[in-house]
Amino acid sequence: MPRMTDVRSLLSQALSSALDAVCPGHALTVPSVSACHDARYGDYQSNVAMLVAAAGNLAPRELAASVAGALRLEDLCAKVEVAGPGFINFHLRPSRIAALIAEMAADPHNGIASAANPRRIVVDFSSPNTAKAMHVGHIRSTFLGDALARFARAVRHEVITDNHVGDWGAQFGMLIHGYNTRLDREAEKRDPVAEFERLYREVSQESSRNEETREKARRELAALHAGEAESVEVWKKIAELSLAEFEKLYRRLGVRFDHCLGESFYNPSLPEVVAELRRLGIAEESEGAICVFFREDPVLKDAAPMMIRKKDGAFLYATTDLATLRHRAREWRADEILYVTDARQKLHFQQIFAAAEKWAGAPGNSLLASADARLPRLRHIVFGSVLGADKKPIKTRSGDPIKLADLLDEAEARALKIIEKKNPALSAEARRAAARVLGIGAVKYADLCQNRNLDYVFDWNKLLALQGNTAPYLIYAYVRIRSIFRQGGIAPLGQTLPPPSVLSHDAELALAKKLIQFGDTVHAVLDDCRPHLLAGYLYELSTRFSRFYETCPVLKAAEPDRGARLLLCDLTARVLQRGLGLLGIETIEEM
RNA sequence: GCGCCCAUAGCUCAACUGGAUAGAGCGUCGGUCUACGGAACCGAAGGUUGCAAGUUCGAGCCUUGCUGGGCGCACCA
Repeated sequence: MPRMTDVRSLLSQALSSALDAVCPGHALTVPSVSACHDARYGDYQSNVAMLVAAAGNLAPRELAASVAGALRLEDLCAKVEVAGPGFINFHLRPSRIAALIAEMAADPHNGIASAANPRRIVVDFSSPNTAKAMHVGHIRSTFLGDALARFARAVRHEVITDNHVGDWGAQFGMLIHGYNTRLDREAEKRDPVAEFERLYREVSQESSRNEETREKARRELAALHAGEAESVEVWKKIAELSLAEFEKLYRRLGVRFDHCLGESFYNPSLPEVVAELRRLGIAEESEGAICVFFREDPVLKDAAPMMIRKKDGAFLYATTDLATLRHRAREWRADEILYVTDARQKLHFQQIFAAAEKWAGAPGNSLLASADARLPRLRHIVFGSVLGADKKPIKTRSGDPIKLADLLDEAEARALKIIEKKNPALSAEARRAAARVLGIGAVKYADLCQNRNLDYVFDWNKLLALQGNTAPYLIYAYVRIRSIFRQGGIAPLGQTLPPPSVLSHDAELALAKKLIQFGDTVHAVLDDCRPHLLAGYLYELSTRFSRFYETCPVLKAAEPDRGARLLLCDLTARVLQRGLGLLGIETIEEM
């Protein structure tokens, strides 16, 4: 069901009734209308005539001409014409564009319409492992998940963000053993996670050579599983200190979670989940393990089954994910769940989703809150890897993953250097603030401006570049607008400005036409969870603003141009700020 | 072996999900040049969309087969 802005829905409705009149009985329900990619053709276009003509064996151009003739759009369009193989092109009246701009400026949502069917959406993202530092491998999930949550909230879905941290697993045997026998308290105080990594590395290396160490680690793991107080205490401490470190990074990134229910939270329910799946005939024993087979699935039947309990009785990733799904479906009543994890987990989630279908379909299941409840829509939001200049997954020179904290430090340091060179007049405090926003914004934007399912090459020079599709370019456009307002002594953003009575200059109209597509673009992002569509939009908006800025003086213009241009500037700034905000990127007033 | 993803200008990426003459940035060449912030703007050159068929009014996008690359496939997460 397509959502449309006022313009698009008006045109679509008009086309629909014209089509009914000209060609009764046609099968098309909602004529599609899209913005023209090329201004030569007009502002909006529709291909309905070609679709209906093809279905009814008619001549497309003739049908288009009679549909266009039956349209009553004189007040909205200056011109409607048939072109090419049968397109109907619409040219909006400048006066209507001005009216739409005024409307958008007065709208607290700036033209972002509410979702047609608001849902409760759980966004599962970031998910670092405790006792390990967050690194580049976490940035895409974190940025994407946070951005998608922001987009969903912007169209008034109810959003629950959940950080499914990896705080359980076999590695804790070694960690606890290491913690008890060789902890460096000073190091723990300085950088607890780094110390945990050291402990794990040492014990792990030693146990590959030393049977005794291996045995001690195994005993610690058993003690933890058995809930022995001493072991649990150490485990808790490791988790708490790790989460506190993560929280520092999230604060720095402006990322927020409603919940942080890690793997351990679901631990107590795993035996019960496995038992239920066996009872319902969904899981079965195979070679001593408990597995779910997908024999009826044309794709999954050839892959290995999904194991939910090992031969030794231990549970797995899949088990936890099923328990987690149950909690979200039954307790949270989620309508939809987004799993923002990398593409390598595709098969895993296919299996989880297929198992969930079976589970939800089984009478007496505990997955859903009630018999008439439906399984949430489950979507795996896949993304590619971050590559270094050598086109291999990015690493430090020593081969370790780059720590997120180091990455952000470097981003800010590089941004600061550029700002110092470009604008030495700025106060030290303003420079630091700008460096933070630009540095972190640049890293986020570089990630979010590209199609998520592709790998991308991480390149400092490109992401901090001042030209091209980058955060600095967009923020610069914003800063220039704010500077106009400072010069003119009209400081606050979003103040009440008189509606534009005229938009006559080409650059004004081009900018205005882009502005009124903002809400549509936000919805398009959510259709396929692709924030790069909005990034592309913001970049185009900025280039149109730059062109406008070159050719249309604002403060020096005479009325009524001055007022109209001020409003265009103000609305552009607000759309840039709001749009960047959806991507999790801040703006600054000076740079 | 089976499955998934990818291949677009020299490089890094787009292309509103089947629409019109495939667009940007970088790099190259050339313009604007006392500017409401030049961290900008304008222009030129650059393409058989990996190859080959097919589907239809119309294909970078859908189908099939190749080639080349990445990833995943039973006791890790």
